Amino acid sequence: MEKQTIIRAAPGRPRQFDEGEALAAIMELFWEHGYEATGLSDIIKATGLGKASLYATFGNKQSMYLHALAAFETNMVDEGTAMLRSGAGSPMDRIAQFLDAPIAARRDAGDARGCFLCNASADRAALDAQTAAVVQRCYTKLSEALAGTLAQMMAPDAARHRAQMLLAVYSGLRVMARTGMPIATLEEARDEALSGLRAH
Amino acid sequence: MEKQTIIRAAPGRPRQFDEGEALAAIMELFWEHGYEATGLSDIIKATGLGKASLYATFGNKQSMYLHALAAFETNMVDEGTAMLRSGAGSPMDRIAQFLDAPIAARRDAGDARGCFLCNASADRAALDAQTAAVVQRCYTKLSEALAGTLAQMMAPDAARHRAQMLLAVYSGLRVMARTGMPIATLEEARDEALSGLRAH
DNA sequence: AGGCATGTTGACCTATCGGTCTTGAAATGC
DNA sequence: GCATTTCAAGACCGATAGGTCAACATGCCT
Repeated sequence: MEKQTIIRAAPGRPRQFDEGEALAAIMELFWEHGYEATGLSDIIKATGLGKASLYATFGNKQSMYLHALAAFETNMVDEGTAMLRSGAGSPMDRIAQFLDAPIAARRDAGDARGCFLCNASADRAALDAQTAAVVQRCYTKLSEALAGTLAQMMAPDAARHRAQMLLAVYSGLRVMARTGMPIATLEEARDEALSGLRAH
Repeated sequence: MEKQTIIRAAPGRPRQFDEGEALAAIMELFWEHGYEATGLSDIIKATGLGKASLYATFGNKQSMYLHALAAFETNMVDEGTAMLRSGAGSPMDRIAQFLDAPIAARRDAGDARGCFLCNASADRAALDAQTAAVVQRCYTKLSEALAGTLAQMMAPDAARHRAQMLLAVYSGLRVMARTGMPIATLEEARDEALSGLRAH
C-alpha cells in the first residue's frame, strides 16, 4: 500500500509560455504606470499572450496586480533584506547600499520608476485593502532587516526607531526620484541620512 | 482723452457656481483617488456641474488635474512654507510641526490621503512632464523653506543638506501613511528624525 | 425691447475598458 | 485512434471612458 509520487505530465495541452516571464512583464508595466493607467491591452502587447490566457493564468486585472506585487516581494524585497542581513561588508556599508539603491537606479539606468512598493502605496494601497496588506508586510520586512543591521551599531531599541526613520527616507527618495529631481539633490539627502548614522 | 478703468460686469451670462469651490472638490477627488481612478463622472457628481461647464472652465481632464495641483500649491504648499518661515515658536517647533503634519492628518481626521504632491509624484509625475514640473517646483519651495528655518540652528550648507533629508522623511511618511501603517510606527520615524536634529 | 456674448444642459459620439465565450489546436492516457 | 483535458486566439459583450455639439437660458448693453 505504498503511495508513490509519480511524476506525470499534466493532462491536456501544455503551456506555451513561461508564467514567470509573463509575470515579470506585467510587473514592469504596473510598476512604471501604476494600476489604472495600465490597460489589459498593454499587458497583452507586452506579454504577447491572448487575453483569455492571461485570465486563465492570473485571474482578473486586480489579481494580476497582486501577483505582480507578490513577485516584487520575492524578487526585490526579499533580496534587499537578504543583502541587509548578509555579512558582506560593514553594517554601515550595507545601510549605505540600501539607501543608494533609489539613486543608483536613476544614475546608472535612467530608471525613474521609483519603487513598486512605494508607488503601490500612493496608488492603490489607500483604495484596496489587499494591496495595503502586502505593502505593509513588505515595509515591515524591510524595517526589521534594517533594524537587524543597525543593531550591530547601537542598542536594539534605538535601532528599531532608526530603522523606521531610514525606511521613510528610502520611500521619500524613491518617490522623489519619479519627479525627475536632480540626482545631486537626492544624494544630498542620502548622505545626510548616512552621516547622521555615522555620528554614533 | 483720459482712460478710465471702468469696472464693468463681464458680458454674457454670469457663472452660476464658484470656480474656487468647484476646484476644491476636484482637488479632493484627485488627491484621494489619483489621476486615472478619478472619472469625469465622479467630478460631475462631486461638483454638481455639467460636463460641458467643466470643460469650458478648466479644459480637459489633464488640465483639471493641473489646476487642482496648482490649487494645492497655493493652498497647502505656500501655507506650509509660510508656517516654516514665520517667527512663531522656535525653529525646532516649526520643523516638528512640519514633520508631524502627515501623522496629524491621520491621527486627528483619519485622513489617509497622504499628500497630494507625493501622490502626484508616484502617480503622474513620471508620465507627464507638466505634472513633474509643478511637483518639482513645490519640492523646491518646501526644501528652501526648511533650509531657511534650519539655518537658524546650523551653518547654511548643513542646513540645505539637512532640509533635503527632512523632505525625504516627510515624503516617506506621507506615502507610508496611505498604507494604513500604524500611527505609532510613523511617530517613531518622525521622533527619530527630530532627535537627530536636536543633537546639534 | 432687442442684440449679443456667455453659461448651462443633456443628448450624442467614438474608442476603449475589463471581462466572457466559442471555437479549434495540442497534448495526454487508454 | 479516440476520448479527454487543457490551452490559445480572437470575436464578442455591455458599460463606461473622455470629449463634443446644438439648443436653450440668462444676463448686460445700447
